[in-house]
Amino acid sequence: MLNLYDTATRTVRPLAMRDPGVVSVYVCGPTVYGPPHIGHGRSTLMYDILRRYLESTGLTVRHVSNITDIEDKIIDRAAREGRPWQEITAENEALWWQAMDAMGVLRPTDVPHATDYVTEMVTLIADLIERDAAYVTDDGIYMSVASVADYGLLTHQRLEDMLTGGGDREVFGAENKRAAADFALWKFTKPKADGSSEPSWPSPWGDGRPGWHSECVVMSLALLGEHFDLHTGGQDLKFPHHENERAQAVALGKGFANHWMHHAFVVDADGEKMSKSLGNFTTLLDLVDTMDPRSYRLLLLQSHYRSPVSVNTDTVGAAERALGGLDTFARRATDAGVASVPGDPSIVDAFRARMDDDLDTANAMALVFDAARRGNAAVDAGDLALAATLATTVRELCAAVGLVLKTADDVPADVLARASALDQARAAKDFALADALRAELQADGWLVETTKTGTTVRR
RNA sequence: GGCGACGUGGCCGAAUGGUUAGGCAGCGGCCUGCAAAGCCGUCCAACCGGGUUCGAUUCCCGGCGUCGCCUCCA
Repeated sequence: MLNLYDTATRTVRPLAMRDPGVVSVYVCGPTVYGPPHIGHGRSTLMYDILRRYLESTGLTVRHVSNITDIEDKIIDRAAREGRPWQEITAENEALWWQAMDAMGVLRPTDVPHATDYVTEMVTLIADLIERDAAYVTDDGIYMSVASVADYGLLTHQRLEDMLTGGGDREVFGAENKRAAADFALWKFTKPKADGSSEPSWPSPWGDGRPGWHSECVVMSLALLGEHFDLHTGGQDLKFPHHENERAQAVALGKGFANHWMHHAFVVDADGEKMSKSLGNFTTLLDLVDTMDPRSYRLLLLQSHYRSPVSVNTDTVGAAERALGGLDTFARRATDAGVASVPGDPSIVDAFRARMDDDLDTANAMALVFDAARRGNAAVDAGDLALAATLATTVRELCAAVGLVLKTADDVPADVLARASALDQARAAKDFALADALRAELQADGWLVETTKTGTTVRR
C-alpha cells in the first residue's frame, strides 16, 4: 500500500482506491504553445515513475492526462506569427510526444483534448450560474469563490486574504470581478481590429472560450468520475489551478479528487526555478538529444519528488555515468552466461517498503546500486548463481520505475572479427598491434573490455 | 503583507535523537601485458548563536541566507 503526502491534509496517508485494484489518476498535461521544457520532463517522468511502480505491484492504473489546446498563449502566438492556432497546437503536441517517447514515458490511458469538451464545459458553467456560484460580466463569466466554503484547502490561505488579493500584483480583470480571487470560467471573444479570428465556441451568454480551470475539472470528471483517487501536478498548479478546479466541483456538489500530489520544481545552477519567463529553461528535446534520456529519470529517482532538483549537464551527466554502471552489470551478468532465475524477494520487499513510504525513490535506488555492486562482486568471484539472482533483481527493480537497462548489443560481424584479432594479438604477445586494434575500436565508439577470457565490445 | 519550503562532505542528493545513505568526482590497493570495466579500502559533512537532552545534522527559539506561491507557469 502506497503512502503518499497529500497536499490537502498535509500528511502522508495511504492512497485509497475507489475501485479496488484500480488507481485513477489525473495529471494536468501541457498547454501546447511551445516545445516541452525540462520542467515538463520532471512532471511526466515523476508520474510515469508512480504509474510504473503501481503497475509493478499488480495494480491497474487509469492514467488520464490532458492536452490543453485552448489558451491565451496559443492565441497570442498564432496572432503574432500570423498562422492558424490549430497549426501551433498540432506542431507542439507532436514535439511533446516525440520527447515523451524518447524518455520512455508511457502514453496515458486517456489523452483528452480541451477542444473536444467545450460542450460539457458550457453545461458546467450553466450549472454554476444556476447555483449562483458564477456570474456574467461584460468580458466573461466568473466563478465566485466566496460560494465555496473551504476555498483555500490546497493553498492553505485564508479566504478573506485571497478575496482581496495579495502582494503588489495587479489584479487581472479587476474592473469586472466581484473579488480578486474570482476566476474566469468563460471569456467572450473580442472583436479583432485586423479581422482575424480567434478560437470561439457558442454559448448561451455569447461566443467565447473556456477558462483553463474549467477544462481540467470537466475532463477529469468526465473520464474518471467523481471521487477519483489522485490529482497531480507541479507545485505551481496547487494554486490557482487545482484550487479552482476543485472549487467548481464543490460548488456543483460533486466529489472531486481524494488525494492531491504536487512535485517540486527543477532549478538551475543558481537554485532558481527554471521557467520560460525567467529565460533559463532548456527544452526537453535538447536534453534527450544530447544525453541518454534515461539519465534524467535516474537523476529524479535519486532525489525526492517534493524537493527541488538541479538539472544541468553536470547532474544529468553524473546520473548518466551511474546508469552506465547498472547497464554494465546487467550485461556483464548476461555475458557471463547467468541463467534466467527469479529475483531476490527480500530486496524487492525492501525496495517496495521504501517506495511505499511517500516514494522514497532515493533510498529505493540505493538498494538497487547495492545489489548491482554485490552482483559485480559475485561475477568476479565466479558465483554465477548469486549473480543471476541479483541481475534479475536489478533489472526488475529498474523496470519497476521505468528504467530499462541495456541488453547485449547487436555487434556487427566485422567488429567481432576485429575483437577476435585483438585477442590473437594478445595471445601472440604482440601488444603494439593489440593496442592499435583496441584504439581503433574505441575510436569507432565501442567500449572495449579486454579480459582473461577474451575481449568483449559494446556501445 | 500572507502562506510555504529549505540551508548536509569537491558536486548532486537521502534518511535519521546515538550506528555506512546512494550516485558522481578524488586518492590508495587488487585485477590487467598496459588500459578499461569491476571489486576492496579511503579522504571530505552538517549556515551562525542559544536551548532541551546522557547525547542533536536530526527537536525548540533567535539570527543570517536561499527559493517558491499569493490568478502565465510542470
